[in-house]
Amino acid sequence: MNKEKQMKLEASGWKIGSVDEFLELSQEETEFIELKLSLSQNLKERRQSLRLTQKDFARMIHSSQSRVAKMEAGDPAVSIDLLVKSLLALKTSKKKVAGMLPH
Amino acid sequence: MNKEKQMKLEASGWKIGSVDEFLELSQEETEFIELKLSLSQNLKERRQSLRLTQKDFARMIHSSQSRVAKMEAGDPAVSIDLLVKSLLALKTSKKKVAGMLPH
DNA sequence: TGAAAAAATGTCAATTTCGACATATATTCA
DNA sequence: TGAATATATGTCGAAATTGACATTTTTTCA
Repeated sequence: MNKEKQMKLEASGWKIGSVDEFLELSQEETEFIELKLSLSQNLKERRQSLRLTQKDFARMIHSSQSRVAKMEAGDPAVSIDLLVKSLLALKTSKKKVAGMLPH
Repeated sequence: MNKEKQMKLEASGWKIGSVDEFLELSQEETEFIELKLSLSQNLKERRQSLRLTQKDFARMIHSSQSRVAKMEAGDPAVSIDLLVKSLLALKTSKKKVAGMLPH
């Protein structure tokens, strides 16, 4: 794990007070966070490529603009379930989604 | 979607009162459920192949035997987050556990 | 067989995640 | 530029998910 990745995670709100604390993240915790960020980024790219605003997309999935923003920001208080449901709503293929999950 | 798959979903507790109701599941809802069942089955296979009891595995992931049973049963009230965390936990410690086993 | 171990099922209070709303900040473009 | 549009951030009560526990059912195997 390099410095860049660390900054990225910290910037997304994952409670990381210091480098020491950060280094205490177990491998599976790190993998879990990275998986969520991967889903977040994929979602944002897909929504943007479809020229949808967060507001319009929120309507599509019966949610709110603020929650979409949090999804795309990789907010820790957003579940994988919601991210996956959102990706499926954008007709992301099952195969693609599966590829983002652990094998 | 064939009859067999339908029975499988119904047996797992997904609220499906009638065929009509079942057929109203949107494609993304169906895909979401199937994805979760896939993770469930994968988890059960992995745990069993490692010769772990639900109780022992529950300890590994700081959860309970009953929750593990529900995960593996594809219970709707289990999140993908928990399933993924569990899968990651197994992968991480696979070598260690395997080393404790005969041959 | 039958007793012990494993797994399944039901319930519950605590915690987490939810949509919604208010509002601040950023981006777009005439 | 500046106003309109889009996105980000903080908070809240409601709803969903959690680990734990009790109990029942199933499986294992001597």
